[in-house]
Amino acid sequence: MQLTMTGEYAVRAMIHLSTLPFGTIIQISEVSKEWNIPENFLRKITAQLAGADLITSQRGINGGIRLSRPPESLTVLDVVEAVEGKIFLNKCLICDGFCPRDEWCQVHTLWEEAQVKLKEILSSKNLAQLAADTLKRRAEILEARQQTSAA
Amino acid sequence: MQLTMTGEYAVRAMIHLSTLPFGTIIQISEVSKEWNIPENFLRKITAQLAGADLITSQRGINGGIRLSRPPESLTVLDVVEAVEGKIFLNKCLICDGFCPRDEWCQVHTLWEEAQVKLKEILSSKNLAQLAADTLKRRAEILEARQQTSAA
DNA sequence: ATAAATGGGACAAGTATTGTCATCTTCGGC
DNA sequence: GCCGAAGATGACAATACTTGTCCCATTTAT
Repeated sequence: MQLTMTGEYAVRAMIHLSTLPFGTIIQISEVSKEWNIPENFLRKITAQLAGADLITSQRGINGGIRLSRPPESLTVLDVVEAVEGKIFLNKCLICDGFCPRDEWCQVHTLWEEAQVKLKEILSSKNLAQLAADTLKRRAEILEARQQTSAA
Repeated sequence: MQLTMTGEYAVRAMIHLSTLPFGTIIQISEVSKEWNIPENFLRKITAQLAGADLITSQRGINGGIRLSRPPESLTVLDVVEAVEGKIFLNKCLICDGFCPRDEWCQVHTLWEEAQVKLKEILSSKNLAQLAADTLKRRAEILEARQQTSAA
């Protein structure tokens, strides 16, 4: 019941891309260094993100990766599901007949409700907002630190 | 990002106990048969549930398990957390410094919101309600079947 | 004592996670 | 056309987790 490192790294990388002007190409090695992500592992993940067409990759010299769509149209849910597959909180939500009683079991209904809400929240903010908010918050914190050190 | 079989089995067993009059003792082997749960595996799970004091077990002849508290005061969240540990959707919610930027990262905030809501829903109905609703729904379905077969 | 019930530890097969590494493919520039 | 830089891909591996199984210990009513 937890996000994997793959998902975590994918979100980090996508947030990074979302802070850049749309269309900017950046190299995987740079993202890797900046966010402490094992480079070869990140390559696997970016390949998945490219497969889901969240990013576009370009080989060769001066190549790299960039967002396929503007970050305003992307959410954390998109990113997580791109690398981890669709979210199913409970197995009985995936396959019929998993639980011998799923026809009438009301726990099933509860899990479904929880799943809907989870997805709703994970897609309630787009990556552009998240990236902007994060940059803003960071600036605030850094400024507060400078003031205290100056005082 | 999914409930384990352990959690699934635990919920099944607890729902079963919640359908019985409070205080009823039932044997693990019975629950196992009724819900298609491997008996020895279920023993491990019930031991955990007993450790969390959700159920009380009694050894020896005529022994078995029973709810420690009335099902009105228990939720699916209680059961899941008893056997799987506290729910943390994202690792950065567990330990400080997991993510190099968790101080200002707004994705962190989003995961936190999602986690709160998930827990809220999983504890929005108590086991007594869920058990009663399930029995009712089951009766409805069975009745509907009898009517169609009679017609 | 004995039979019936849970508890607990050792073990094991299978799968998922989290990588690493070597090699291949693609591309721009000379 | 060649070279070097970049991502793509597949094989491999260490580790942990999941999902059990099995055996024996412990408890308890009779």
